[in-house]
Amino acid sequence: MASQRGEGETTTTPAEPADRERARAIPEAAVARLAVYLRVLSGMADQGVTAVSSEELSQAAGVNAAKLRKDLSYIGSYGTRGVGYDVEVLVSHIERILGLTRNHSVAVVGIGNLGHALANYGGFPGRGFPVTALFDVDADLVGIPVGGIPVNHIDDITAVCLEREVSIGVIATPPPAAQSVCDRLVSAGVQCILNFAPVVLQVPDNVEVRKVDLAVEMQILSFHVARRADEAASVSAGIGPAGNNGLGVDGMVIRP
Amino acid sequence: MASQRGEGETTTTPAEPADRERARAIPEAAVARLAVYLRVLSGMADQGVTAVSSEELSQAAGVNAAKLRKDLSYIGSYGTRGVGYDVEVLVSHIERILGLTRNHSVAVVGIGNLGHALANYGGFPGRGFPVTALFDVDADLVGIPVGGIPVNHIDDITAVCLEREVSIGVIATPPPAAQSVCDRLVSAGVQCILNFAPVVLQVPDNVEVRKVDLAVEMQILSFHVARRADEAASVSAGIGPAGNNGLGVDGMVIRP
DNA sequence: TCGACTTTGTGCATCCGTTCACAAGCGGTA
DNA sequence: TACCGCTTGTGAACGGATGCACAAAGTCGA
Repeated sequence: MASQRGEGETTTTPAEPADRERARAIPEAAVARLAVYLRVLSGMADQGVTAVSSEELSQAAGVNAAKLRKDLSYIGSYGTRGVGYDVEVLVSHIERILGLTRNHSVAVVGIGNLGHALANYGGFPGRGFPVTALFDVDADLVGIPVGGIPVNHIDDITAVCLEREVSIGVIATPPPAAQSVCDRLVSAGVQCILNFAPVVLQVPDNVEVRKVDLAVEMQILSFHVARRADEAASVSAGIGPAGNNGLGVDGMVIRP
Repeated sequence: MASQRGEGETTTTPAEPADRERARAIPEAAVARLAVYLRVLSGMADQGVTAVSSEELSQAAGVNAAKLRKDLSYIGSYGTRGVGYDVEVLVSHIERILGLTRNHSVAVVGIGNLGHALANYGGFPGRGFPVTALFDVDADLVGIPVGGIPVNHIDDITAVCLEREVSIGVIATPPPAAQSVCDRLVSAGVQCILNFAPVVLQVPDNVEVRKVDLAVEMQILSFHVARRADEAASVSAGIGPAGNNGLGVDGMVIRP
């Protein structure tokens, strides 16, 4: 019965007691940005950069400098006034807060086009997320290794997930199967789900779902295309505001 | 030079004049939800449902009923008090606002694992987004059809995008190539970009970028795993609040 | 040792989005 | 026709996130 993860909290890093209340207080939007900062910082570290100011980092991450400092302040005060931040220090603290000091075993369900792509990443981008199990309904796929991992039958989800202590389930199935797969993952003790299926999943309160919805993304872009067209029409009709939208097609203006 | 899309605004639907100001006022979050409502409504229509109340629709979409009504109010008043909404009517109005009454030609750049998956969708989920061009740097791939469309060399982006009036560019390249590809798309007149590369793109003001970042999604989930572990530790130590988090592993509790 | 300069961390005002609560409006019924 | 119950649409309160501006705090050079 090795499913209740993180029971003993010996997580390599000292784990200061204040972290608990801190972690609970960090707004979700800030968490997402912290992940971005982490990537930028890692890149800097790889290039030998050892120190960085909030100004530099914020530009590289594409956010406001004040917002960046506020985000960092959620996890503690690790900067030096008049100097900036030590890249290594910041990286390790963000990793700690994001829970990246331990590995998170990932299961991918649905080995179609997308499932293949995900499995072949072999450990998700930005290590620490080893894919340890693959599932599909198709009996012909079972046993065949994809990205080095053999595909299991979907009926074995519970057993396999418990055995391999899967923390994160990725749903890459067709829409009709998604809710059923989700239910099975939940009953296997998986509390975090990344859902690629265009379906609104119903889950218990203690399960965290994040969805990646290509159709929605495309439609948001479509909305902006339409809005642009409308604005252009308004402007050319002399209705619109004196906006500074230079709609030049040939311009390759890159913002500094 | 047929690049300035939507010049004449004969968009099949009457296109009420008030729409312009409306579209500009709709918050982005609401736009994303409208896309979700649209999908749910389409599903209902397929099942022969003709009318729906805000309560029903909001449950199916997993949002607050009041929020749903406010979202719908952004696009106009198309409900009937005491009755609800006509499914067909709502579908057509949401489609109109989202600009789905016309097709949006899509180009996918980077035909690796993900690019393959995207190309093979053959017209993105939820029609209206035909993939009309594929690009890659690899000369070995050029000419080979993927999902029925031959791959072009990346150097031909500008010409091909202009010719096929691409409105939306999808970047599925490795990180180092992303910015360069983005620049080329922009100079080809593409104003909407969906970016799968874990890179912060720099673009001019008139270009809309949406990013899908798997690493960030995973790390947000990781954060929640860590937070859970901390909370569990606090609770078992008698520190935490009397939260109702029944961490039962066997429970398959589906919220109504 | 002292002062000038740089950059962090944060209180505060502002803005945007969510939620509540209720009046307005519509269909059905007597 | 007049009433009743139901559901929409929205004004207003609320809460959370964003951006500003500045004090606190450190480094560097004289």
